[in-house]
Amino acid sequence: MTDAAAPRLRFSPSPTGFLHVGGARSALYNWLVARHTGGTFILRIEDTDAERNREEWVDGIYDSLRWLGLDWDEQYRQSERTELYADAAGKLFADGLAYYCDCTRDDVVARTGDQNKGYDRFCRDRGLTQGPGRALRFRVPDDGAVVVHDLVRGEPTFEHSSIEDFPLVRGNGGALFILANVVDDVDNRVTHVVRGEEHLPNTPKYLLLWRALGGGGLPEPVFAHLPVLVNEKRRKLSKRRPEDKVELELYRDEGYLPEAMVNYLALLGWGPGGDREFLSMEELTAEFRLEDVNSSPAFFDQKKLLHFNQHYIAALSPSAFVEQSAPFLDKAGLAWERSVFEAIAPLVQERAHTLADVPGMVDFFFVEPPVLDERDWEKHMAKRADVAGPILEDALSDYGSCAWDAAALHEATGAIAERRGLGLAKAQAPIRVAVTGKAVGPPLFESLALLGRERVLSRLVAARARLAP
RNA sequence: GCCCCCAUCGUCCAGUGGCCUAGGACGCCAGCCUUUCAAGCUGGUAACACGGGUUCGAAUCCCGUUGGGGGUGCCA
Repeated sequence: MTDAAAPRLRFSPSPTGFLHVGGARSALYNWLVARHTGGTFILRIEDTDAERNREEWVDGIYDSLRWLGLDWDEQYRQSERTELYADAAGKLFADGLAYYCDCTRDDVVARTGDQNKGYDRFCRDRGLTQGPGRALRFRVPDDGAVVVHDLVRGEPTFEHSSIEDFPLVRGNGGALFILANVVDDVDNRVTHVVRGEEHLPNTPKYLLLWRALGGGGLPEPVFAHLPVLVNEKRRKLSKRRPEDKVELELYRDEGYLPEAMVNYLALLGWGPGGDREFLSMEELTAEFRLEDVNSSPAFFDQKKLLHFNQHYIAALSPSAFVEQSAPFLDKAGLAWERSVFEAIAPLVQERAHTLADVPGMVDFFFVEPPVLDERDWEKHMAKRADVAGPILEDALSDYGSCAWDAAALHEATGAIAERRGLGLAKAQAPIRVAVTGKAVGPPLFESLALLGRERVLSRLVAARARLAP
């Protein structure tokens, strides 16, 4: 199905945590290009650092990717490919392109007197052979420069003299990121390397290594270094700052829709041109181009994400809304009835910004007595007992005899308001607090109608008793 | 310090030499609607970092300055 000329892209997360929103954005862009071009999307788990990887993170990455709707065509795990890296390392050493080194970090710093200076090439010509505690380093050519061909950044150029003899293999024999990454890209015949800008400084090393390895006789991949995602302080989003909220599954658990997340993420560093903002996965796939990606950092704005989410929730079909809300109602511990929720759902759907908002809007249907918000009680009942009391009395008697549907209740309440010289907005407040426990919620009369006369009256009685014991 | 990247409203995106007295969206403010809260509608707020060039003409091209960011691990 995919011919030799078709693009091959990979998303290669390291399972040192759950999927990061920045990682999700990279995955999305890779996927979009692959699907747009009829190419191949590869998922490669880069778990070469055994001490920092955990199996649950790997599963978390699979789950998050599937949640977003990003399916992959091929899958690899670096921990299962260690011979490949060992072979490459052996070849590099045999060819004199790399050398063994037994310097520790402290040794180097002691010699250079500078934490940030990099390796001083001390072992370059010591003729060390492979052995415990000896790392393999790449011998960077003294003269020349590497030019990176980057679809979003042009052609950043790095002088060889500014690149240290970087390590490829640890003293314990394990391959480092750069080695495994390049060996796999060659082996996987990757044509486009699309990743975060933080990898740009690695790219000259990547290219040097790629060429040293012969690149499998294939053309060099073309790069696209995406702008970093930053927080309000313009710092790269970090897993170490909880307020950055970078873990994708946090959003899933808080009731964000994957289509909202995908749409929002796509717009961080790219725009379809013109004034459109809401795009389906199909439209994104058709219109996305790496050449149009911006090069400046993008602020991950949770407020705007929320707006997208509200839009997508409102766009759900009524039944889909019920379906998607169900897990959130369950999680809130509500003994909810489907028929009741279905009846009120449309009025809740247009108010919810996340699915996690839903339980709090409908809990009064399923909890007896309703959970009372003390502040709302204070404000609308206790402090205004002189008006709340009579309204409750009126409601108790009028609701006892009027027809039981939203229109009749509306009318009856309007009559009470008029009788007490109040606007409907003011008059309904005590009734709402008495019946739902809160001052805000879905439209009152529909709610009352659905709740039934008996439960409404008993709640009014309870409120009256609490107001004037 | 060194290497590299970046620079349009507070934020995201549009703009690729004249259509720009710079457009859309989020946010914020105001009004309308309204049974609460939302939603919706209408209007408002607010930007081409600075300085030099190039050009008949620059937000758009070039150089510099300033500012911001990323990297600088035997992490990825």
